[in-house]
Amino acid sequence: MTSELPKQYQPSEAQSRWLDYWQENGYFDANPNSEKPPHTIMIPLPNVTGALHMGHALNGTLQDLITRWRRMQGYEALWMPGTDHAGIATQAVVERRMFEEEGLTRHDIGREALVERIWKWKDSYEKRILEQLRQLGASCDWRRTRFTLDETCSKAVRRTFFRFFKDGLIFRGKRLVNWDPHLQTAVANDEVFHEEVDGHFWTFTYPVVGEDGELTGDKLAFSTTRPETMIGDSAVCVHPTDERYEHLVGLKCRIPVTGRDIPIIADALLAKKELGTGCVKVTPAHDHNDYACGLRNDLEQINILNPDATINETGGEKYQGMDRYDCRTKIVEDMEALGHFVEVEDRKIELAHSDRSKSPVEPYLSDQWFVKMDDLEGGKPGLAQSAMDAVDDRRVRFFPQRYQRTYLDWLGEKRDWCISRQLWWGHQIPVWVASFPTPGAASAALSQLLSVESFAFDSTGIPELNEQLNSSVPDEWKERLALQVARSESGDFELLVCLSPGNENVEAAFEESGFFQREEDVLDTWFSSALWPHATLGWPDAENNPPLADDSDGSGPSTLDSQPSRNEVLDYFYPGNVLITSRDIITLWVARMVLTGIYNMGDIPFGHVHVHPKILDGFGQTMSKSKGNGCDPQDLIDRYGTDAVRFSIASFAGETQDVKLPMGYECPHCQTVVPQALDGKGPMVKPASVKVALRGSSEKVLMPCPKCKKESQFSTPQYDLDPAQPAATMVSERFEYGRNFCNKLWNAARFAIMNLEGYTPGKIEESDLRLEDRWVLSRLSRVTEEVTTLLGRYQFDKATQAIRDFTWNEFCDWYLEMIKPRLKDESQGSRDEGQGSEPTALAAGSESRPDASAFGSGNEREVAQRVLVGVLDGLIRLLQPFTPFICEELWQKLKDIAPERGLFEPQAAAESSMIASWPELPASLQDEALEDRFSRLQETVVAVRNIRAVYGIGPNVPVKLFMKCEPGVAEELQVCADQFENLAKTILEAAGAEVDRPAASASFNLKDADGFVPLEGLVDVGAELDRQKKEADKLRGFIKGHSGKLKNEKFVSNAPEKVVAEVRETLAGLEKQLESVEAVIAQLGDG
RNA sequence: GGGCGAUUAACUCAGCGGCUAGAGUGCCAUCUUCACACGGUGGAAGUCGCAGGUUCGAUUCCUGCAUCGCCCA
Repeated sequence: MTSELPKQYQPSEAQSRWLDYWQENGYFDANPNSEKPPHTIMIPLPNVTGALHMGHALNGTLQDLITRWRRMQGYEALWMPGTDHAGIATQAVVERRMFEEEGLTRHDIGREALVERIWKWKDSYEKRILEQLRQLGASCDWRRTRFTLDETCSKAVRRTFFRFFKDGLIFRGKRLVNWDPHLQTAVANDEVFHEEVDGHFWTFTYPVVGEDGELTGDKLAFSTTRPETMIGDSAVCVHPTDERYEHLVGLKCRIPVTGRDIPIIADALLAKKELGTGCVKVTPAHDHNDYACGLRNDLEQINILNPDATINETGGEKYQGMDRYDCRTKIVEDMEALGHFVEVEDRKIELAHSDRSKSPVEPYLSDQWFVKMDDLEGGKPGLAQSAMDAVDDRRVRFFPQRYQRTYLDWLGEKRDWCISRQLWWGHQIPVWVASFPTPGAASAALSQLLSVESFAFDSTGIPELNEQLNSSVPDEWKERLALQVARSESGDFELLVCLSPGNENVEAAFEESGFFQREEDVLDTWFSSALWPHATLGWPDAENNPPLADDSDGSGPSTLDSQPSRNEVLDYFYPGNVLITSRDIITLWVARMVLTGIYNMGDIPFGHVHVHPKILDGFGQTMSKSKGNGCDPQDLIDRYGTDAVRFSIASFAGETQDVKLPMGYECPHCQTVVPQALDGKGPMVKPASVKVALRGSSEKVLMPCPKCKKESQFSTPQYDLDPAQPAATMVSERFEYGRNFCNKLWNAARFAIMNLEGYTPGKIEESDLRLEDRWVLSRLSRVTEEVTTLLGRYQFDKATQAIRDFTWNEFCDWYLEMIKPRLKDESQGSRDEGQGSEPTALAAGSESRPDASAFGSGNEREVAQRVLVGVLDGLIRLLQPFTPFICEELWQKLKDIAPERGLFEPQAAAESSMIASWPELPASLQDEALEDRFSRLQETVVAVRNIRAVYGIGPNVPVKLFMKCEPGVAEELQVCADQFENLAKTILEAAGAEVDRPAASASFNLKDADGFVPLEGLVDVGAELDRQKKEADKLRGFIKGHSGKLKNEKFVSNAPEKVVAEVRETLAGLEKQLESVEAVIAQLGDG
């Protein structure tokens, strides 16, 4: 019998073949469907900054696993794909590359040209990202692919902004940002790096001013690294319990260089008694800690800098226009001249630098837009509270639960959400601003522009004015524009007009007006991704379904109605079921999706949040671009196969530990695996030039192999490989786990298929089942139940292990081995097989066995085939969500030979494993007593094999077995006697209470039986004696432990009865075993 | 500074108030036996981070310490 299947699973063919097949059949597509319940997962949208890395592979695998599982369970399962424009990160990477390659900055080419370049970048990386996901087997509904800047998402962003604005939840305000004076932009926290520089630490004094306004003669000493910020000081702060200064709190002191008086305050969070003089100056507009202190104590915020970091008008004649560092020198000189200088020391200072210009950033107060998170007037819950409530009352549940604390703690601060970014790549804020000397002028201008009668606002008080504004908007404009008025610094009135989407003509009129200017800032990337769960489904359009991608073949219904008048997709798929993500965006993303979902949809976006582990490198560090320690999953897919990568990844995904992945590069010339090294250390030294390349440059770097010295590129997700050069790709031993498993499964199926010739579908009767059949069905039923439960709890590691253990250690190692004789039976047709040319006394012995133990009574092969097909069918379905490609390959092969199958009643197999039903086996198949009995069989076989190994008896030399045991046990052993022969080439010679140890035999003992294997001439008495003595010692050790417990009165009286009883029982068993072993030892001694 | 998590075999990880603390890889021995050497069979390998405490009993719970990681400020 020859097999069509190769000995090893070849992943790459299967992958491309079945991916196309699934896609062509529309198996990934999800549409509103009245027959099925929906199941929705929204992808945590990857950034288009670069290719996907291992973290994405993990995230994607888990989502696909759940999606495929639910689909099989009968849900209309939607996994929504898409990508994020990722504002600052994408713009930065494009700008950087442009500068490195062409020496151009964004100011050289302008807004439009830069945005165009970023779109090109986006197109190329989006393509690569989606392809990576496809390669992973992701069963996303690709027709629905969204991008946060596409039309559908843009409408949702505009609509949400408008609603927030109209509801008074959006406001403009000042905020301290990291200002890059060189590029003149704010930079985000993660775009800032800290570096130690040589600096100075000066100590100065401020004179204290008494209540009468005169100097009291007291002085307050404090230290600073930035003396120029004195110009902007708003207070001097001491600790409230600091006795040295208690009497001064409430008085003022004078800044000698400006002559301005500032209060002396007490603040426990800012001032530290034991640090320096215990006294600090407070500059709210130029230091993050001082800013917070300023808010707590209601201090003035004095901005002293121009955008280019020169001193502004607050510096007065003396300092205005000076560079920040020149001013620093000058202030030191002046303070010294005024007699307020105390000392200076040299010091290393941690200074924040802009990652983009490499120049020091300044904390700088600038205009920003915010969304109000706090509760509303009258104590009505605000946005933050609404999202907290959803978790508090368990409408949204975290798995593992501990992560809900991160979410609740963060939201609990109810800090306003800063949504503006000084960038060009993103959703531009839809607000137009105009300045007017009076509100009346603003009213007139706007009325004229919109050709409406008039807006009746002419009051001067701004808060009242804003309320008045709302009511002054004519009805037909109420859904189209919303207004706010603010006072500019110069005292003018600023009219802020927010337009809802679809008012392009008004926008054009504003542009042409000459006095309205569109706000230049764009929205924080998280603003658009916060809307992802409903925006992607077409919200706010209630009348139409969201558009599908152009390249969709249009086959199959996309809706329930052919011409719906409502957005069925949104109705059907919202709210989603589970969000699967990593813990670092619980606050930035998860919390915000919940609050916008509640705000826009009136309902939570998902009921479950599963937080999975992070992927770390072999040194326990996060994989990151700057470290260059990332790994493109494609390398692993190419080497191990997609299924192996998915299966391994799922096995890593536990609840507590992050995933540490030791990696190496394989030299393409000599196949040496070079372990990935810590930066600059270890065998693979990364030259400095590599770091440059990793920062996003297109430059290719060649590195020599430490062994063969030949050069090659090293693969990373940070740049594209040059196809003309040999490349070292990443390898990791840990994925061999999945590869080996797939190969095992492959070969088990290969074996089955090879033995299915002549298979006929048919009903299986309970009475036809043999011990091993019942056992494997009991186990399969239990494992299926277990896997279902574990997936429901997102315990992927345990689910994977349960399946692997069943497949390998039960199905392959025992079941397949046990049915081999029955499968072979066809050609033999009789029961003599297996004994070959050795019709010895052993064979004679076998004839005395009860008839029930015989192989091949008529339909043995047929039944074995049917059970085998049924179990394999169930196993493939169980594995399909984990390893879809190999499963499909096997499913189709099995379909060729067994198109109808089933565990009891045959049925036609589903067209594809993807759309087969999730296995459900009757719990009645689970038989604990039978499994126990089976364990005894296994233990006996293992014990005999052990004896073979110890005495060097080859696997083909038959041995005899005598079992001393109770009659009931003996009977059960007789029933499976043929399996001792099959699995251990052992003839069960006798079993029963009357059995005595034959001379010169090796022995073993089980809980309820003693076994003897006569080894005429083979047994080395000395060795056997040692072996048994060792066994006896081991038993005595356990007995000592157990009896010790029982002798301890406190244990007997305090421990639960059940535990005490168990110990007693175990002890009795151990003593019996020891007795047997001692008897053997005695005989050996005699013998 | 606050919070969360981790520390168990050479490596990567499970586990648990009481069973002889497990798995995969690696290692040793052996077998190219008709599904699979990406395999079979057998085996060796652990002071459960350190110090206390609670308990009849702690690797498991508590406290402190050390080390590592992550998030937030």
